[in-house]
Amino acid sequence: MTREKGKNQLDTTTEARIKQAARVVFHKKGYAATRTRDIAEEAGINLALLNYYFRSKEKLFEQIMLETMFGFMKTMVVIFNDASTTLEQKVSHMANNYIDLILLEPEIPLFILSEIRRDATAFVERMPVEELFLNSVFIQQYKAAVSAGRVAESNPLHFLMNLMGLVIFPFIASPFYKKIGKLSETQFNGLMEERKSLVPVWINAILKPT
Amino acid sequence: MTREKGKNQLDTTTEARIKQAARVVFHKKGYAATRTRDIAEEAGINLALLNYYFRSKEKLFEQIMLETMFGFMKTMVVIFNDASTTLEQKVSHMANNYIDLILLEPEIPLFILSEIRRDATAFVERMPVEELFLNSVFIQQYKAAVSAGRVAESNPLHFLMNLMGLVIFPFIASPFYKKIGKLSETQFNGLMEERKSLVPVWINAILKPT
DNA sequence: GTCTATAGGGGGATAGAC
DNA sequence: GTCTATCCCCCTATAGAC
Repeated sequence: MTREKGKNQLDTTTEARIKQAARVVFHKKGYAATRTRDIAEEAGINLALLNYYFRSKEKLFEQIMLETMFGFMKTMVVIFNDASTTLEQKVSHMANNYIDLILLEPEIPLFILSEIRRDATAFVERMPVEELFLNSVFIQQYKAAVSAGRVAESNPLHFLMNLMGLVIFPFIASPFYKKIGKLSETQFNGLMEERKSLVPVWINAILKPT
Repeated sequence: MTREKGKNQLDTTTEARIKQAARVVFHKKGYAATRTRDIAEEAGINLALLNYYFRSKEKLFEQIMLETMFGFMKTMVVIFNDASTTLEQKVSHMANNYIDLILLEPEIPLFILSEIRRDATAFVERMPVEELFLNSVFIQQYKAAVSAGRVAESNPLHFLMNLMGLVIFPFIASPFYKKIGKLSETQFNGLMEERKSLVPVWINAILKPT
């Protein structure tokens, strides 16, 4: 550790700064379009250091990808396994938390989806499916609601697709909507804020039997 | 034209075969991850021919991208500007046509979205926004329905986000849902078929005032 | 029009000084 | 730990024979 305290280098380690830079660049451009030189520049360090700390672009990427994926899904796992909330509350929490989360880092959903396409098996295999879905409190509540006739019968996967589609898709396709609606970044974000309360209402309407 | 009729080379021109191969490879891997050698191999021709016909990877890509984008949106333009259908019928047509379309070429949505992210301005700028949305029959009908109190007041962009989110998102995130639901390709496609009739019902439920 | 061979450059990775 | 310099492969693009 050569660094003197007086220099006050944002008090993060070099390794952490490289990782953070890699996060930013990978998220924005994806694996294939990212050059290790981009990351080095973003981190304000030399290219050789990247290999010193992380061995290779591939290894660095894998760390970022896994952390991003699990970080993103962790929210879902927590919400879906909270025994103290109802189905309706879970929907509301999902909408609120994910819209906030994506407003902070809008590149994440498309990043994850694109990279899973590139190498589906490698990453999807590591997902905690049981915990996330099959054995979750959410699934129990959903099935109970169907049995009780409180919601229309339909595959819980449809429910999940609907929820995620309503929450995530607008962000993924945002250039399209900004163009079509002649919206600034701020205006677009405003619409997303609105959806925090709208999505739960809509999901509720969908669930009600006709 | 050296080719003899007896050879019967799938009776397509070399240029068309290269283009078709480029479509396949670009759609699957995206611009950055695609090597011109992949395309040449897929087309069953030599790499030099690609440059002979299309000058460069970039130029070839631009053709594919524009054709794919406009091909995909054309369906929407037609449906949204059909004066002989109601709002409800338009939703049903959208769901049916797009689910069929994406079942045939599942890579298209993520391809378009990924490449727009890579170079947003270049492609999004060329979209026929007025025709597609602002001056469309759909918008007129939507506004009329709001005025008449037939649907709950909300930005038509929300409506469009909902519709596209419900239809397109499940395909984009399909590896995720296949894993979570332990679904085969066929089973997943079956779910998508179901959504052809479910999405219109759901959109209708969303539109109804509470 | 189609091929082989190769030029030319970019990008990942490492050697070695400090 | 951090840098500069450099290696070397891979990929795009072109020259030139047929």
